[in-house]
Amino acid sequence: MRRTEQILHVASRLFSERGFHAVSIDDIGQAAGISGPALYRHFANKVEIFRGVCDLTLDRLAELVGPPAQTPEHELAALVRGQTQLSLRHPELACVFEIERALPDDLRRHFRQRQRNHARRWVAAMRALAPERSEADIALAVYAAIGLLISAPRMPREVLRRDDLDAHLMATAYRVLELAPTRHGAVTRHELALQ
Amino acid sequence: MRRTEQILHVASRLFSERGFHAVSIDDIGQAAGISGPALYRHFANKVEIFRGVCDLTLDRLAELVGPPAQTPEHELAALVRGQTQLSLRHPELACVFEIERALPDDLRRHFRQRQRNHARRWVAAMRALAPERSEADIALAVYAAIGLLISAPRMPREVLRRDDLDAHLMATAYRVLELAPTRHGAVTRHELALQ
DNA sequence: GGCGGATGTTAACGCCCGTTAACATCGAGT
DNA sequence: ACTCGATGTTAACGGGCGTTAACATCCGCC
Repeated sequence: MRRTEQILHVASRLFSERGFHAVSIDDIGQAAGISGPALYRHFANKVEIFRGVCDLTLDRLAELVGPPAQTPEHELAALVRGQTQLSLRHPELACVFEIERALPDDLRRHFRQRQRNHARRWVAAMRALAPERSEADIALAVYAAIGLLISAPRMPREVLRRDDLDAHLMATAYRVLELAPTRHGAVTRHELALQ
Repeated sequence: MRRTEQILHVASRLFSERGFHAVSIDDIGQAAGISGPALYRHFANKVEIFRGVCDLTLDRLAELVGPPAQTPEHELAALVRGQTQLSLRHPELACVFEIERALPDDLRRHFRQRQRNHARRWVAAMRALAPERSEADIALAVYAAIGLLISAPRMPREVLRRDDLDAHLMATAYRVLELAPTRHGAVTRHELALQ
């Protein structure tokens, strides 16, 4: 069991660095401290390893966001914070969102489906907070905010080296959503000063 | 010559759909109407085809943006518009920005270098428009805006199906930059109404 | 003490793919 | 008409990689 999780973690790092096809079974095995074919004791094949990484990513994201909150303000704040933390604290997982090309169709569908469900949480919160806006507007704003946050790990290193990075990104996401961060969200004093 | 350009176009489509390693030489050849090895009459090897696609993308982007403008307002408006049009009108080219994993180091450096130079145009315009902001703030805002626009081609199709999509995306990019779009930019009346 | 499942190892198979070789065609210029 | 470069074709090579087979080791359990 521990071995299985360890494999997923090293695989996520390798996949995020080089992409799916450029990482070999032997690479993953070596990074996990065993030899290539030993992986087949834990996963049926290479694609299943990638599926494990996808699920790990979305599980971690759900964990960072937490359960549905009491109010739309809290809910949206948790979503923005969780997505930001996934990008900043687990960039190797966040990068999975950009790799899902060139995979078997069923795995693509599985992954996309989970992504859609996650986006629905955003849309529901936004709908409650801005009922006057159209569904199309809200969906575009949500995907734009998520896309922005997911792009963070690929920014040049020097841009990311600052202590208030997470607060800054969260404030930017709120601007994309055309909402001011509320006092319910985990927004810092500095972040509010940016408004 | 025409053949060479045609190869680059079909290759960009295939690469954007499946990623570099999942596209074979024979795939590209077949899509171009010739057989695999015939590609070697036009390119030294597979990586050189990808380099051609990268250059094509950045050339097209530079062409969409146009030459340096007279004022920072015009310059930034051209940059925002060009980046938006690249994503919406040439998504297969825009996707190249997200593929550049798992390539020889020299090609990565070449591509990153050109990207940095492009970002410098944004930073210079921003610096002139908001001299009170720090370099770090400006750089983060620029990469966030570009990241958002580049993420557009990956959004679900139904989100992208709307006639005012480009204006909406441009307005969102301006919000990321913490600037109101000016009358110099190619912003529509509807876009301004969103402010 | 021996049995069996979990978990490794190495060797080998088979396929795919990038690349090269050897050969055809065709059209422009002398 | 002949040449020659440009541009194709098909066949073959060689390496890498996913996967499987065959075999070792260790460890809990009757």
